[in-house]
Amino acid sequence: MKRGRQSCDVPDATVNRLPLYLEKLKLLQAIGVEDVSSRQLAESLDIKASQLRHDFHYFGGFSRPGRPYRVKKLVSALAMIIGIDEPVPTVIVGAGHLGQALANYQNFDLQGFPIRGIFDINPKLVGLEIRGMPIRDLDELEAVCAREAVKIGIITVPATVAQQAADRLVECGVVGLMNFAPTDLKVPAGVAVRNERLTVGMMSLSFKVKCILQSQNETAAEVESEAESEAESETETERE
Amino acid sequence: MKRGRQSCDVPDATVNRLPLYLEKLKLLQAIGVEDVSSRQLAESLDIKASQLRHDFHYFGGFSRPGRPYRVKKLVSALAMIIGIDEPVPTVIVGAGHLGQALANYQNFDLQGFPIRGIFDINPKLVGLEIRGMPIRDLDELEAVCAREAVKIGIITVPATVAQQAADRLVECGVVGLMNFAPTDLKVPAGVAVRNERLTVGMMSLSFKVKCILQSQNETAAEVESEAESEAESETETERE
DNA sequence: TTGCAGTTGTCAAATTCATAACAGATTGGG
DNA sequence: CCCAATCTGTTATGAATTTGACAACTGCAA
Repeated sequence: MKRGRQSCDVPDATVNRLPLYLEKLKLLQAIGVEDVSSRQLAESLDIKASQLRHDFHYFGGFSRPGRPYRVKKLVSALAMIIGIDEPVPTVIVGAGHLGQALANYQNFDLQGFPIRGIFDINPKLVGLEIRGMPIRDLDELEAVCAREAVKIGIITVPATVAQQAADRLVECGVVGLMNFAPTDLKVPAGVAVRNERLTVGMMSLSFKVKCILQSQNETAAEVESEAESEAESETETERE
Repeated sequence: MKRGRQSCDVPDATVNRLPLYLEKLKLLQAIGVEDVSSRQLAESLDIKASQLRHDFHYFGGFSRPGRPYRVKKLVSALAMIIGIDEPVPTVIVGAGHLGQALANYQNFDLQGFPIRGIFDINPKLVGLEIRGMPIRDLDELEAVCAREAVKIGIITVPATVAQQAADRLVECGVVGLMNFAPTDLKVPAGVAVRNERLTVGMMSLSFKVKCILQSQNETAAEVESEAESEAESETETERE
């Protein structure tokens, strides 16, 4: 009987939607909207209102029943649930093209993930500055992680050394790994990994693309060969 | 009665696993493995063998029953299903840090998505070369898409102009969009969109991180306060 | 030849997730 | 004051996905 770990035994599907809610709500907040109903919010995200309420129900008490949500309250509640009510110190291991691009991506900072360091072993890269932050030698990883209480590590090294990077980060006390290397990482219990495999996303997309092209060809052929027969008009739509 | 679109009415959950299968199989192929059983393959991907077989069952006929899969056959079958048995011409719109990083990412080429062009409107960027390929002015988009029969567009422009970029790509006949901008795109039916929102991934990860830290604190406190009472030993593991 | 160990394809059960339905709460207007 | 309209929290239903189970098949060894 798994003891109720408060607000942590929540389906992955729900967890993956929380950031979308927060993102949209911040947008509303920015343009001065104060109240929002589940229907409005859901519609703008292209999901059902019941699903949104169901998701929120895991955490409970975002609004007095009968009244719409207060954007401000909801934003701070979600931020707390997600764990970014205070900044989550983060480092990037691997200062190749992708690592540098991510270091430049100021949204990380804005969304609560300040980059406290970017590391590489390549002497040609070490010392270069990115947005005022120097690329450091990997040897300094431990010191920086300790000093800055780093919680999340972003791995942008080649696949061959990704596991080493992961091990080292774990050793430093990092408990979350965002892995861009095309390898599966082995980590001890108590460390969360999320793989962000770019080519995997491309392939899933490609499958949809192939299906669309096929059905286009099919209907095109049909129209050409037997220009009337059945009123085949339903254009099938494929969407993520 | 939706007509059997051959191998295209497959659950999203399955579609998202196909690339993982292919990736792992290519790896096996590279190290000379010829046969692989569903159990071996599933284990290495940390899923159940029955699920893998179930997934393959949508397409059928990958192996003579009773015999394990032939890696080579499976690789080419999956490549065809995913639609990368021949290269899928791709362009990148937006040559900022991320766009450049992606243009440099040679895995795209290797996995069947050759980059046929990278575009921007910033005159300071236009003309620069990335891996021997010049950054082009956005005005050339239409010409390149037509000439190269581009199928997929990768959007790495700021959120404010992402919709414009999408519209223009769709106009060019692109049927798949990989969107890195933090905005939802509106596209006509017959175009597939996949959003790759980096901060969203970070936030999902952060949720897990927060849960881990909480439970660590909890158990630490328990151990400290009532050093024996119940043998609370099950360390809950959180994984993607 | 026969039995055995290992394998897939297939179907059914179990679990998880998404949607709908509705009771109870709140406000504003007549 | 009371009713209608709007809204959330919560529970129930339905759909999708995962997992388990097993028959049929293969190659190998005795």
